[in-house]
Formats: sequence, structure tokens, C-alpha cells
Amino acid sequence: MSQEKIKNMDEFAALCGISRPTISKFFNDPNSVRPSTRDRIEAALKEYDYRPNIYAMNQNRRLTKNIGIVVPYLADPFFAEIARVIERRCIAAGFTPTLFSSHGEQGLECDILDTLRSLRPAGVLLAPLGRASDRKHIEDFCRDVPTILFDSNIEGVGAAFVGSDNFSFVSQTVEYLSRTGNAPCFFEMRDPVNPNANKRRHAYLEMMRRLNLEPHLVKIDGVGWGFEEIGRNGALKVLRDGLLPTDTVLCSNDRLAIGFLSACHELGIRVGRDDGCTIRLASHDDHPYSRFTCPSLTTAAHDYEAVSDHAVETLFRLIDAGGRLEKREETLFAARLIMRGSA
Amino acid sequence: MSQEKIKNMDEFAALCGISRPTISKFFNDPNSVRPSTRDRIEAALKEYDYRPNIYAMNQNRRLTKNIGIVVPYLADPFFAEIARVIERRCIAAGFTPTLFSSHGEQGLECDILDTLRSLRPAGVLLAPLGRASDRKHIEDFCRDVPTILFDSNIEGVGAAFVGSDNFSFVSQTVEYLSRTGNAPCFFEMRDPVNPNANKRRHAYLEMMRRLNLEPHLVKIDGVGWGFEEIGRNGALKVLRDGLLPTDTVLCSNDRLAIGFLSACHELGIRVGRDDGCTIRLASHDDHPYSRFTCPSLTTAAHDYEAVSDHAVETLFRLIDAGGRLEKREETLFAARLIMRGSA
DNA sequence: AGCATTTATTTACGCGCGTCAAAAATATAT
DNA sequence: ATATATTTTTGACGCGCGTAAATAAATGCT
Repeated sequence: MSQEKIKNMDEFAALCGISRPTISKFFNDPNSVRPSTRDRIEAALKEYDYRPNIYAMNQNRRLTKNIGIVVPYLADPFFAEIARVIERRCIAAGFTPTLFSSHGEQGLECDILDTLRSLRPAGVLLAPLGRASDRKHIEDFCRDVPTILFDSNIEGVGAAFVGSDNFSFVSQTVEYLSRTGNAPCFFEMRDPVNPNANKRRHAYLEMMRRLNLEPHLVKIDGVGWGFEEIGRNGALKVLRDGLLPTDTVLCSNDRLAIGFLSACHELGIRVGRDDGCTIRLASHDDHPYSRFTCPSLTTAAHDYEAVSDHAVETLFRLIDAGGRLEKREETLFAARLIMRGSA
Repeated sequence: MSQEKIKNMDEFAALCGISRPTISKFFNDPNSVRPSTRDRIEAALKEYDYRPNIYAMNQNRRLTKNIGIVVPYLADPFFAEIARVIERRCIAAGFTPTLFSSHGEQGLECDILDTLRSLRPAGVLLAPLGRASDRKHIEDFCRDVPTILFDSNIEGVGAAFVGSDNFSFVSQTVEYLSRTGNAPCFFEMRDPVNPNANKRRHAYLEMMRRLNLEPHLVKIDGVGWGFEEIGRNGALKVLRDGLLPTDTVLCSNDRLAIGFLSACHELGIRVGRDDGCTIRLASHDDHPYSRFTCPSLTTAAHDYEAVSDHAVETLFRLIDAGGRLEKREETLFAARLIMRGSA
């Protein structure tokens, strides 16, 4: 490999002995040039290892190969994991994904969308903050950029929504817990940011009604994204004050449950189905860590693969269709109950 | 706010009644134009909400405001957390950070560095894969782009390295465990990707030598980034086969320890200092979840803040200095022992 | 008011690349 | 070999913006 550094396509074209527009065409699609030409370019590519400036390309292409991925909080392993899967799918499809985290803040979410406009992405996969989102800002963005929402829905915004069916989650856990022991109370944050939390509460209430059981909501205080800490503190308070209405607890999500487990351990309360256990605990999400808690968490699992796949495929379809779908699609995937040690 | 959409600086300049170069100057530094001019521009900004295309800016600026952040595996909450802190620091300093995850793969790490060249970043904060990195590729990159390495060091590469002092981690845990009970064995992966793992093993051996204690290395099989699973399987095997040489275990890192705890729970082995506990377990990193394990993990904590701050500050200094430092700096931060329930 | 100084405008060019139309070269078919 | 189709080249323009030099306007000072 030669040492000289090539800084633009003109230089590279000169070294190839081929005109720049042809080189440009080649990078757009190597099969669009004659095989002999392609070979010459690829040979030169080995020799000088030049790469076109991707951001300069994007400035001019009708349609870029960029995809924006936005999640509300990347330090949450749930989003980290789903972002990881989605990112890989995009790469495999020949796109250049760029990942952004809103860090739980409305202002940053808006900034990210503004930055994304500059990127001229072919499409965007957006998991909005939810209640904390600036709806109008997101609406405006979606009007200009082909966008698929995932994880949390904002009614009517974006070309499609792909997520999980919260009723499926809660109905399975409630049914299972009720069938195998006492009916659960529902443990949740008083003021959840994520709209899924509200859907889950409603699903719980509805399921309890159907089963002719008395519902109990246990609402705990706390704000922000430190759900484990919030769950732990809430559980400590509830347990110490004897406010738990049942021996069976259904947490709105796994991260709260992880905090709950931590509180139980601290108070010497054993959780699970075994003899000597006084509390059963179940939850929702199948968080990457819920397999490793002590006891392991019984939970309703997202179909991560299906959600990621379908979100990405829908986006590709949207891009192919020129940025518009016939009508807004909403796809919800059912949960899978995973029985582990905690209930 | 007016409805018309402004798509470039020319249009915006026309609407302001101010020349484009002046507008450009304003966006570069609002204080570089006369206050009255600034007011007019800011008023127009409210009216039409225009934002310059950041990627077009970067193509031409001598020095961009871009910063690249690269971590080896973003689904690891440790990196997610440190990336989060660093990202926020950069934003606060007026930079535009872009976050990349190598997903544990050499090929992707190289691709990311190539993509980063196109971004023309003012600087890059890179946590390399470690042993799995393509050293030459990274060296070449660092020659062209001002880069600070963090988390794992590659000798002689980059303008500086900022990380944690592995000896400080291990010496504190070994000393503490030995002082308060039996000396620990060292539980680790047979073939760790992260160079810190090797440093920690050496530190363990050295500390045991100093304390005149017999060292025991427990090496477990497994590849990839699923450390909890690897730790769990390794622990299950070791515990079932009675291969554990001591009742005190020091894990190379918290994620392995989380897996170890899970195995202990499954086998009915109680971990901690209380009566009835048969194993003490400690570890390193102070992983975001180690506070919530059951029992909570005794561990040596990174000084996340210090590492992030110093990495970012060093990068800013590097940028100010035009991309070169007098000589390569290596800064290691000491660990802080955090005594929790597990040992 | 007159002069020096600061700030803004004009003009023109550059960045690295996409894209288009017309002309030239090459390949394929007859 | 000739006509036709395909591919490549040439040349020119555009994207959205930075930047530099020369000129014009506004401001500060005495």
C-alpha cells in the first residue's frame, strides 16, 4: 500500500486514470460501472485506500444512506440493547446509523432532532421520551423526515409505530400470578414519564376487573431515570410501613423490580416460590439483567428481535416508498411470559 | 413564528437584511458582531427558527466543534454511563459529540474511525476494544486526529491516556479481604479481551506476594461481552465441582461478580459477611447495578467523574494546543473501596 | 466636524462531493 | 464493417457553508 494520502475524489480519480463522475458513480453502486472499470477502481482502492467523505456525500445525494436512531436514555440497558440490535441491522443493510441519546431531557431531544435534519437522514427510528417530549417539535420533525416511532407511541405522529402490546404483558403476568397464588398489587411510580407505564396500569385494572379481583395500586414517589433506586426506596418505605396490601407484587417494569428485590434483601424478606419466601414478585420487560437477579425475575419479555426487525423493516419500506406510507401503521408485539425464580 | 421554511443561510440572510458572511460570523461566535446586529439576527431567529447545517459547517471550518466518542460496547452499562457523562460534558462545553459503539468487533471499530475522519472532529475520545483492536489502524488514526484514549490503554498510541489505576483497585480489595477474613482467590476469564483484566491479575499476584499469601487464579471459559452469563456459568461449574480454593472470591470485574452471585443463589449458597454465609465476594468497577445486587456488591469504584472530567479536559487542552501535546500523558485515578453486603 | 477605528458588506473563491447533458469512446449485434 | 446500444468522459453547475481581501458604513474620540 502506497503512503501518499488522498484527500479527495479528484485526486483519487487522477491516480486511477478515471474521471471523477465515474468514481462517484462507482461509490454509489459498484455495479453501475463496467466490470473492467470496476476492477481498475478496486485495484487502486487497495493501493491507496481512499474513502469518500461520507458527510460531503450526504450533502448532495438525493437520498442518503444515513439513519438516525434516537433513544430516551442510553444508560438504560434496555435501550442500549435495542439500540445495539437496530444499529447492527442498519449496518447490515448498508446504512450508516448514528445513535443519539436524549438523556431523559426534552431540550436534548429537540436538539437531537434539529441536528438530525442536518444529517439529511433517509429515515429515523425514534423512541421518544414520552410524556416529557415536546409533541409539537416531534410532529414538525416527522413532517419533514421519514420517521418510525418505537417503544413509546405518540398518537398520530410519525409514519408508523412499532412497540409492544402492554395489555399482553400485563394480562399474562396478572393471570399467571392470580392462578398460582394470590392476586398481585401493582407497584409503580406515581408519575411515570413513559406512556407504557400508564397503559400497563390500565391493563392491570382491566385484568383485575375481568378476573373479579380487587385491584391495588401501590404508587411510589421519585422522579428521573434512576428506576432501581426509586424502586428500592419505594419498596423500603412500603415494606417497613406494612403498606403492602398483598404478598404478591407486580412491578410496572423490571428496573423497579430490581430495586424492590434489593429492598427485600436488605430487610431479610425472601422473595420467590420456595418455602420460606413471603413475597412473590413479577414484572415486565425482561431487562437484560433480570436473568441475573437473586432470585431471577419472573417477567413478561419484549420480543426484542421482532420489535427491532419490524421497526427497521418498516423504516426501509418507508424509505423505499419515498417517505410516505398509505396510512400510519401501528404494530404491537405480544409478550412472552418468562417464569423464573421470583414468582 | 412564521411558517416559511428557510433552507440555507442565504435565505436567512436575505430575511434578516444582513449579509451572509456576517450571519456566518454570528453563528461562529455571536459576540463577534456588533450588539445591534446580534439583536437583529436573534430577533429573526425567533421569527423564522433557522439553524445552519452543522455538517456543511464542519466541511469548511478550520476547526469543527465535533467530538467523537467511541466505546467498545455500549450495551455494557459501565460504558453507557461513562459515555453519558462525557457526552454531557462535551455538550456543556459547546461541542457536538457523536457517540459510536464498536459492538465488540474489530471491523466495526476500524469502520468507526474511518467514518470519524469524514466528520473532521476537533478531537476524539476513544475507549479501544483492547486486545481485539487493530493497533496499526488506531495508530494511523491517532496520527491524523487528536485523540485521547480512555479506559483501556494502548501503549504509545494517542496523545494521552486517562483511566483507572488497576493496582489501586486490586490492592484495596485484596488488602481488605485479607484483613477481614481469608485471602481471596482471583476469579477471571481465561482469555480476557480487556487489557485491564491482565493488569488486575498481575496486581492480584503482586499483592498476594507482598502479603506473603498464596495466590489462586480461577480461570473460567467463555468469549464475548456477555460477562454475567460467563461469570454465572463459570461459577456454577467451579462451585459444583468444588474447585473453589478459598471461601473468599475476588472477581476481576463486577459483571462477572453479578453472574457469580446468580450462580450462588441458584445453588443455595449464601454470600456475604452475615452468619450463615459461606462465601465472601468482592469485585471491581462499581458497575451501576452493583448497588442493587443481592447482596449488594463490595467493590472498588472507578472515579467516574474524575476519569470523565480529566479525559474531556485533556481533550480540550489538546484541541487548544492545536492537536499536539508536549509528550504523551498517562493519568490513572485511584479506586475507592466501597464496602457493601457481599464481603 | 473631522479623523481614526471598528464593524459590516461585497465579491469571489474553496470544501468534497452529486448530478446532469452533451460529446466521445467502447462494446454488441447484424 | 457498419449501425446501434452502452458506458465513460467532459464540463459545468449545485449543495450549504467558511473565509479572505477590498470596500463601505457606522462608531468613537477630540
